[in-house]
Amino acid sequence: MSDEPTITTIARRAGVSIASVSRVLNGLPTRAETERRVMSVARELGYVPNSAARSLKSRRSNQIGFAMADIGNPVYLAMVREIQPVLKAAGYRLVLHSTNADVADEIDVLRGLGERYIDGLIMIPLRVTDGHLEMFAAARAPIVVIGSVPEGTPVDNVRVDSRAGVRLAVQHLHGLGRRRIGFVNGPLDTVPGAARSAAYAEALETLGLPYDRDLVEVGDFYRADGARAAARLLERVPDLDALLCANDLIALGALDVLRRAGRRVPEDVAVAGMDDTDLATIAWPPLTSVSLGSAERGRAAAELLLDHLDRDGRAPRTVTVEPRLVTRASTMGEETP
Amino acid sequence: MSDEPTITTIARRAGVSIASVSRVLNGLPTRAETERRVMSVARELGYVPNSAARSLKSRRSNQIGFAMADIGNPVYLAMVREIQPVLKAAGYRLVLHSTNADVADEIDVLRGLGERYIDGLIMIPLRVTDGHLEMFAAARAPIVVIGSVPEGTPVDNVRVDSRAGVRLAVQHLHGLGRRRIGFVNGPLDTVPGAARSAAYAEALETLGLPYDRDLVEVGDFYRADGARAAARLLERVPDLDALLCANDLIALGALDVLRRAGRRVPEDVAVAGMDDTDLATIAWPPLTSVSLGSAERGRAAAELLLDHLDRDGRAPRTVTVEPRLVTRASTMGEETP
DNA sequence: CACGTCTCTGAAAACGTTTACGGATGGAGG
DNA sequence: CCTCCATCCGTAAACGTTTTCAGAGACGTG
Repeated sequence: MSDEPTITTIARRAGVSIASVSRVLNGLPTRAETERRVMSVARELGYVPNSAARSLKSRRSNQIGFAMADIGNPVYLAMVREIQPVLKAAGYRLVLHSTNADVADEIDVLRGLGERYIDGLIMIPLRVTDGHLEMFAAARAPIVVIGSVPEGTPVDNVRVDSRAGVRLAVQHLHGLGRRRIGFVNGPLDTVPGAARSAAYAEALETLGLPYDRDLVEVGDFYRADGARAAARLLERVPDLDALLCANDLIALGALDVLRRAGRRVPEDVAVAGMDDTDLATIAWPPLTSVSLGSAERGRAAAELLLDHLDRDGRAPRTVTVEPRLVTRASTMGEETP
Repeated sequence: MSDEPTITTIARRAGVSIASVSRVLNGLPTRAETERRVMSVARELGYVPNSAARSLKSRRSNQIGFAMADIGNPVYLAMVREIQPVLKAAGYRLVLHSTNADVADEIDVLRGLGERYIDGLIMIPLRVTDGHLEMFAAARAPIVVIGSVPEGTPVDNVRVDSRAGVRLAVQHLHGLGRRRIGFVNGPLDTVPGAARSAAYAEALETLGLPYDRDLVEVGDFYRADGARAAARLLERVPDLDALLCANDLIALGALDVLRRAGRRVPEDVAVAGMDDTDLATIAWPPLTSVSLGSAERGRAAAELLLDHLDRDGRAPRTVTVEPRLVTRASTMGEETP
């Protein structure tokens, strides 16, 4: 009585079988009188179906996992904001996993797919190891990877041509007359770090600029790391006139350092970030940034996943998002009020 | 065979009963030989326990829900960042609910407690209705509410003396010689909106300043609303010399407006926000803000919940966090580099 | 009146675990 | 050699659903 009511309780009180209760609650055709009785008892008892029992039987949890390195990074945040409503509208709950870019942690999440507590997973691995690939291949539930993944990996994939993104930024800086374009990157053993590193070299070459390894610094993808890396770079190459940062957080760190060093942005040093997060419009000066369509990627990932859940065993699909340069005062001084 | 392996599969292959398999997998005492056989088969098959079955039997889901208005707001984000690792360390997963401050949505989440897909819930309701209170009273699982809740509500509670917070800010502005202190608040029918409104009036009175309703504007808790509200205020009261904003997002909007209007911050208008989010250090000028200890509140909420899960039926507890004023350049010009 | 058809319902099995209970085995102690 | 106890294990029930199957009645038709 004081225990949580189950369909058995209801059945007894309504004088019907549990099968009938289940049918009524699931909207299957039932005699009006039976339906009335069941519904009235159910309401009276405040009945709520037990999700574990339901999941066990139906083999669906109505939950979707989202695994990223750190929810504090605004890029991931922008994605969550898009993913959440899409899933919610489709009747799924969102289970969050913050992995600190730890490979073992990510593998754990993938193993979790076997527990069937989620029906599908959206994941943003910073590094894709053999372990990842094995789990992808063995996975029994749909996975969407945001970020690049080797050709032929059996998962849905949402990617962005970050190479093109870097090119846009370098061309823009070059077009402003900058010739000593520094680059503050994230770790080279990460997928985006590696891609951006290659793209930077390539973009310089396309423009006929020499590749000077002194102009490149590597830190982590956070503001404090960006600040430290920018400081090192600035000390080593005092005649720097532009700085491309591998994400907005790094760029914020760089802005701090430049300000403290008394360099004017953009007059002395033009600064561009990547990801075009909300922070870009909050920073001072407002930050030119390469939009990698995070919101778009989040939405696409959610939609891919739902589609895959609808059509079981569908072939993997890839969605590619186009980068776009959003110029602001940190490179185009004239925009400054 | 190609189906997901269960303990039955393992039992058959290892020539033991499912009970033995379960015992081995749960680390209960077993003969070494049995243990060896079971483990080897389990590993070979890549066995992963089914969480629905486990939950059904054990009546625990190992999931915790977190419900807030909008994950995009950095205050909630700061909390998630603290909550997630605490829960993870204790073996719980985090289920995220974004309710858009919609009352029906929040009630739905509370009803969800009955589904038992979460073992407990951390919630930040912007408005606390009778519906909330009913569900709190009826809830079968521990709930922690971050924010104020009427005396005697049977839930754990983490609160902050926002009244004291507002007072700190107003006193600070007054101490800087400001006498026309505007206030941009959020909706008055929300718990924080109402509290801050009362606190503002009270603080003025304490300081012997007159309460001028022209100095108060109400918008929503977002940047754009903050900008609009600040613009209205500025037009109505051109001789404004300070602006207190009910959260950092509003303050960012206000900074935008002031800049566009050519008012210098802090020389012409000193600006203070509340929440002391990361944005405060990114804004220009860096924003003085009242820290309401979001990280601390998040951690406290997670710990309260875990404690309650450990000790079933424990009496509700309340944790109160002290606000703290963090001064930056938006009020203290001299700090500007 | 017998039959078929249709609608509604109940009994029971199944989903994959955990766990109470008791049976079997083996060794120690008398 | 018997008894007793400890140790390990298997049987079976239980958790709360969904769903299959077949039975019961009602009703129309030949």
